[in-house]
Amino acid sequence: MQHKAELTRVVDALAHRMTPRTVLIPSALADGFDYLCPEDVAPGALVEVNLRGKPVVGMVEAGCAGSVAIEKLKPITRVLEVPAYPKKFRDWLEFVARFTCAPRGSVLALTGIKQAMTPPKKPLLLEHFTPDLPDLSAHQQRAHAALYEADLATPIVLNGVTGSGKTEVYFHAIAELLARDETAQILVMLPEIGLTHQWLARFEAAFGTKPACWHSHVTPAKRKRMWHAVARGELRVVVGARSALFLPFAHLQMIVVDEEHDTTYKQDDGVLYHARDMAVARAKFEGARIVLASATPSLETRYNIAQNRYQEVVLDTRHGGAKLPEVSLIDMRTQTLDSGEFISPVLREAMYQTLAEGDQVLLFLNRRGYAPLMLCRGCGHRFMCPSCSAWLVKHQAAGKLQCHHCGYHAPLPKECPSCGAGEEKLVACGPGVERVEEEVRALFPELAGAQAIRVFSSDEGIDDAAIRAAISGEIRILIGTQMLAKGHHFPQLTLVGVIDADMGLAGGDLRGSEHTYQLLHQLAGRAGRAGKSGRVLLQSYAPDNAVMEALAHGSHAEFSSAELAVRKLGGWPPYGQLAAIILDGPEEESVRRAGFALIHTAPHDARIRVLGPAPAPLSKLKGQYRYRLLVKASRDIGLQRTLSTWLENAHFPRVRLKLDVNPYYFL
DNA sequence: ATCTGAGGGACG
DNA sequence: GTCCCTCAGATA
Repeated sequence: MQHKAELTRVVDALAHRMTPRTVLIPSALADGFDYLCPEDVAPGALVEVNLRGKPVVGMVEAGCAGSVAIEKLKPITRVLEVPAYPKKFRDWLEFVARFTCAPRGSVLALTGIKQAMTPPKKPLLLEHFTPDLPDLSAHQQRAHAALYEADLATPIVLNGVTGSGKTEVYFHAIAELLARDETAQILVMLPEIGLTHQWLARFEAAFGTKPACWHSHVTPAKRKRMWHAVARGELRVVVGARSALFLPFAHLQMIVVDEEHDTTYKQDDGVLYHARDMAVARAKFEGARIVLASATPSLETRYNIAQNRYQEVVLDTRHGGAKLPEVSLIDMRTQTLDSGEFISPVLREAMYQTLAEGDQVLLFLNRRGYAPLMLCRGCGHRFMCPSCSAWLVKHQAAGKLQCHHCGYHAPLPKECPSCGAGEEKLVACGPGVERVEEEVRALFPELAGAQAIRVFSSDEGIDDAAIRAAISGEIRILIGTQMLAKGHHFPQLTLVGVIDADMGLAGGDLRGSEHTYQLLHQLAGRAGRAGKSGRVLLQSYAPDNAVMEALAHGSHAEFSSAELAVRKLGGWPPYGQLAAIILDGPEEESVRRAGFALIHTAPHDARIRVLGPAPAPLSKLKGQYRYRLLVKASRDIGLQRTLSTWLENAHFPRVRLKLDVNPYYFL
C-alpha cells in the first residue's frame, strides 16, 4: 500500500518533470528542506510547501541537499504568484547571514516573505511624483556634482551640519534618478521613522506626494500592499526604518542612509545586524548608489573615508546664513548649588536672558522620570528591581517606582522595606526630567501656570499638538530626553542647556564618548536660526575631558582623529574586529561556568584575544543572569568562520548563547 | 497514578 | 520557528 503511494509519487514527478530542490524556510534554521519541485521553477521563486502538515512559505534554492531519498520527498504545494527573489538579493541575504553568524532562515524571515502567501485585497495607490525642488546653493551644487560624478561603486558620505542642506542635495539626486530611469527604486533609511514628521513634510513639499513608509507600526493590510508593490517594482520610493532594508526590491538603484551615525541602526535582537553596514553591502550587490548622510559621521565611516573606500562630500555652510551655535562649558566644580538643584547659576542667568529676549530654551537631560534612584537615609537601602541589577527610577507624576529595563513597577514606598524607617527618611537622588521641570517651575513662577513649560520624554505621550506648540514657540521652555535631539527644528530656540553633559562618558563603553559627542552635537544643531546664533551651555564636572574640549573648541574632525588614535592604540574597531558572546540564563552559576568553559576551548591564535567572561554591565536583566566574553581580533582573519567553528558544539544546559559581531553597546 | 515544565530532536 | 516526545520531579 505504502509502496504503491510512493510509486505514484515518482511517476507523478516524472510526468511533471519534478526535481529535488532545497526550499529555505523563514525560521531559525541554517538550511532548508528538500522538496520535489517542477523543473521550470527558477531559484529564488517563492513557494508554498507542507512542513509537518502545515502550509508554510519558502524560497527555492539553486541546488538540493540530497540527504533524503527522492522517493521520500514531498512535492511543493504551489508556486506563489510573486516575482522570484533576484540573484543579487539572494546573494546579499547569504552575505548577511554569514556576516552576522545568523541562520539563513532567520535572515530570510526579515524579508517579510510571509506576505507572499496571499495577494493583497486591493492594490496600492501608486505614487505620482511632481518634483518641484528649490534651486541648490553654490555649496550644495558642488556637493551634488561630486555625488553625481563619483564612481557608482564608492559609497558617498554627505557630511554637513544641521541646516547645511544635505537633504536637498539627496532630494535632487532622487528626482534626477526618478526622471532618468522609469524603473528605478529608491530606499531612504531614517533612524526612527516615528520621529520624522518634518522629513515627510519636506519630501511632500519637494515631490508633491508622500513617500511610502515602512516601519513596525504600519498596519498589516498596508504592509502587505506595500510589500507586493515593492517586489513588483511598482513602488518607486520607500522611506523606512532599518527593517526596510530587507524588502525584496525589484530594481533598487539608490539607498540613502540618513543620520548614518545613529545607533538605532544597530538591531539588538534576533539577527544582530547594523543596517548602515548592511546597506553598504546591499548597494554593492545591487550595483546601486549609496549615500550616507550625517553631521557627525561615525568613526567607522571616518576610517573608511581615510582608507579611500568611501568618498566624502563636505557641505560646510549653514543654508540660509544661520550661524552655528556657540558651545561653552560650565565647570560645575565652581558652581554652588543646593542639594536637589541641578540648574547652575550660570545656566539660570542665561535662561533669564534668553526668555527676556522672547526666545525659547531647551534643557536636555537624558533621564526619564523624577530621580534615577531612591535611597533610605536611615540604613542606606537602595530600591532595586527584583528582576534586573538596576535601580528603580522614581516617577513622581505616575506615582511609581519603575524599572527602565523591564516592565516592573511598584507604588511609591511609604517606608523602608529594610529598616522600616518612615517616608521622611526616603530620598530621591539625582535628576530626571520631571525633577528639572519642578526646578524650572520654581525658577519661573510667571510661566508655571500656562502651557509654557513642558517635558518631552517617552513617558509623556507626545502628540502632534505638543510638537506644534514647541515649534511655534508657545512652549517657552522645553525639557526633554534624547527624543528632542532628533528630527525637529525649533525656530525660536536660541539656548540649549545640557544638565549632565558627562552622562554616557562613564561606564567604560567603547563608544561612550563617540555617542556622547554625537548626541550633544546634534542637540547643539537645534539651537540658533537665521539671523540669530544660538548658545549651548554644557554643565560638566569634567570640563577637561576630550569630548567636552572637542565640543567647546574643536571640530568634529579633530574629535574623530583623537578618538581614532585611541582605538588604533588598543586595536579596537575599526582597526580591529570585535564580537561579543553573550551568555544568559536563570542560574548565575551555570552562566558563569559556561563562560569559563568557553575560555578553555577558545581558539589559539596570536591574532585573537578573548576577554572575560565578565558579568554584563546589567548583570541581571528580566530575571536572566548575563555574562559576556569579548573577542578581539585583527582585521586580517575571518572572524565569523573562527567563531562558528569554536561555538558550533558549545551547548550548556540552562544557558543561552548569543553572538553579536560588531557589538555596539556592551549590555 | 497523573500532571507539569524543561530539554532535545525533527521537520524533507 | 514549532511541534512533539521524553524525562524528571512534583502533586494527588
